[in-house]
Amino acid sequence: MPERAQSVDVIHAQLNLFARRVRALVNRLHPDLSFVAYTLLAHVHATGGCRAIDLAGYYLLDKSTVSRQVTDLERRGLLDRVVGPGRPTAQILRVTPAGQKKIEAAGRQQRTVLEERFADWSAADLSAFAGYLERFNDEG
Amino acid sequence: MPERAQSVDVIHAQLNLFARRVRALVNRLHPDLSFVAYTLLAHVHATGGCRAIDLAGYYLLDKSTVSRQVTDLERRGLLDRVVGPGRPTAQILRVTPAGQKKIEAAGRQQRTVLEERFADWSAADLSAFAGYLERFNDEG
DNA sequence: CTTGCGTAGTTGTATAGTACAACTCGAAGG
DNA sequence: CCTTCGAGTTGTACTATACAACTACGCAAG
Repeated sequence: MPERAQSVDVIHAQLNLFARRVRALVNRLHPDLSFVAYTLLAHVHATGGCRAIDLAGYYLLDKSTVSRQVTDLERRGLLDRVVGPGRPTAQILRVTPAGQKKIEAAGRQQRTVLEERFADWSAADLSAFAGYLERFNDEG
Repeated sequence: MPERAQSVDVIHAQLNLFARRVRALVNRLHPDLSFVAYTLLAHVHATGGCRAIDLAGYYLLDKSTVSRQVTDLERRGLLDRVVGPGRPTAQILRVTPAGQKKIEAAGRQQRTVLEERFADWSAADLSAFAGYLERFNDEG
């Protein structure tokens, strides 16, 4: 088996484990804001406001799933909707101040866990790993 | 913000996206063998036989969850159980020939998708990325 | 205008994955 | 013997999710 194929194989195996563990880990970390809810909220935050359908596209989710998640986040006061200027049928989602606090707290917590985990990695390795992850995701 | 913290930040953001997408991708890939079922089966295969509780530990799942998944895999003929010699209360799980076929087919399919995705990566980058993933997972 | 299409979103319904707690079953040791 | 322990199963409930059917609104073609 050529070298490339071997690497792909390892990546394949590790991805499965990885995806499972990250999800489980994050859900344990802050039970009041689920993995999914957090990621959606964080994306709205990162984009500075987007539509529900953008979230669906980004995370490969059905729009109904996003609709329910957003409804829940709004009900909890972490998100609000404004009618987009010019595009009346499109609601622009925005993170509320309460939502920002929540994101920051959850993010801090998660980063703390990650920092521990990476304690013995060199700065160069860390930055390389981050680069590879970005590259992989961007190409998707 | 120091360089390390920045990298951790990027990794943190990418991990969320990554975990979500991989799961969605894999589930679409072979609807007859779910992401979870596949990973459990693959682990039993990789270890050459293990107990249900080992799976739970490895994937951070509750034993009840594993119990149901295993029951389902057994019902479908992909897995069987043998009573462990000496430890009567422990069932050793083993992949059946049919299960092996399934794993291989699903694995082939997933690798094909991954190979496409990595088409423009150099062998060195691929191998480095694989190494980082392994390292990250091993430390968990 | 008005009809019909397209986009964004919601709701009905069904299913998988998961956790937690209560239980069973058999071993091993005092 | 009785207790405790480890592995597993079952009851129950909840979350995330998909798919399909529906609503609401604007826009363009007639």
